[in-house]
Amino acid sequence: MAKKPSMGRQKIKIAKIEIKNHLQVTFSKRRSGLFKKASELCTLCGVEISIIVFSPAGKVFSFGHPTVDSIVDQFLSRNPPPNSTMRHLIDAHRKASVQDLNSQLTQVLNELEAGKKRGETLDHMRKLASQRKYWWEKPIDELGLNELEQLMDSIEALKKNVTNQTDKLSVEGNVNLSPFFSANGMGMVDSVEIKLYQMNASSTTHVQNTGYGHGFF
Amino acid sequence: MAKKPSMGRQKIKIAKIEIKNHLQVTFSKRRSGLFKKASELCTLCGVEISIIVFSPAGKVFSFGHPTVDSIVDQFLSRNPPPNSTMRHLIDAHRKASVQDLNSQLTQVLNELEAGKKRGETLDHMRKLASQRKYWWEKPIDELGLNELEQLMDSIEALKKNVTNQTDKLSVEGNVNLSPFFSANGMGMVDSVEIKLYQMNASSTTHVQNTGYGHGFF
DNA sequence: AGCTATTAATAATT
DNA sequence: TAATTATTAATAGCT
Repeated sequence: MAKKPSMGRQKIKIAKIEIKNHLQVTFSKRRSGLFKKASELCTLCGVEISIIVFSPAGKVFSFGHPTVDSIVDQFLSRNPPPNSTMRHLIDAHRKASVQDLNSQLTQVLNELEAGKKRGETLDHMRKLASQRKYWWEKPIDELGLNELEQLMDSIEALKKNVTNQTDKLSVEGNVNLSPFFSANGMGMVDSVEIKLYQMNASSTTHVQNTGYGHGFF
Repeated sequence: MAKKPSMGRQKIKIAKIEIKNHLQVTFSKRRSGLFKKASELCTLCGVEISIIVFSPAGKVFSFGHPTVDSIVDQFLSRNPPPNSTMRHLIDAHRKASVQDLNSQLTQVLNELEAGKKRGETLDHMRKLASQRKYWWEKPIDELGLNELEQLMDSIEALKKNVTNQTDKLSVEGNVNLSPFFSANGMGMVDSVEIKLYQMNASSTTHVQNTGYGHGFF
């Protein structure tokens, strides 16, 4: 009998794959292909790479050499999200939109956290704080980590005080300068599976699959 | 005359390329190849991807769909970096009720307004301001008008600065604020070239090259 | 930056 | 999912 030869690879259009099953397979194959390319680029050129992939269902796959976190940290410190965080903060200020500001502040806090992780200690911050003058008079693009943390701290402290003393204050009228407090909360943490991606020697490259079970999405 | 036929692609070992010039070319080619693969994966499977590449000299190349920042944000919120202090602040911030806080702050600000009308001068406030340390740590019922005015002034000043910066931004087109959070304090920002990577339709995918001049590194 | 000869990736199929 | 294979896509070596 004549074997039915595979018709081999076929040219495809680069457009959203609709057949679900097909999509799954393609995603899996191409994702690993992408990670492989990345790892090759790492070893060939000695560069540091981080890849984060979110599947439609929100599962996370990541590749990092030496580590996703280290590279993200560098990126954040080097590229203070001008387009998203800062830009939106500014726009929000202009529009005086409380909701926008709140969500942006949340992002700022996230960035702050990343910055702290880089090694700033609270004590050190306090020292610097005691020396400050009118740092808020500086152009915003000269504000550094410490200044921002001071601002956040002062706001947080005030917030707590305000919260504790609500009853004692009398209510009247409304002013439009209360944008620095928010109320969106979410973000559960999933389980994390860590596998070492195949690379030469013993360099430290991480491939993470943050998801559950076996589904691709 | 017989043309000299290219010897075509040759198999290479995946190991650090030593010839500098060669390395440069390979890096450039493979980097764009990697980004292309990523963009294809985006459209084919409808996933979100972020790639950050640091060259040995520290130059940054990034790919993001829809945006590096958005994906990094998601990643950070999913993989919370370990820092208790900051974490608590953030949690508190997230749990807070907007309406509660807003009304509370409004109250405080109303008191402020009333106090101002009663005749406190800005100059006097400034004097006190130069002496203050951690006044925000005091219970709120111990906060005087001066302290409250200081807070409001600082917020107003920040607001103005932000607003002023906005104009510059819209003029310059390519936004690139200097480090919002800089680890080493230095770190003026380089020029940023933002190009839309070739993708179907008008989806928002960004390829950034944060570097200077033409050097690949 | 362009050009091929090859290698590497992968779409269809088992 | 894991192979196999026929093709397409990427790219190493040169100009």
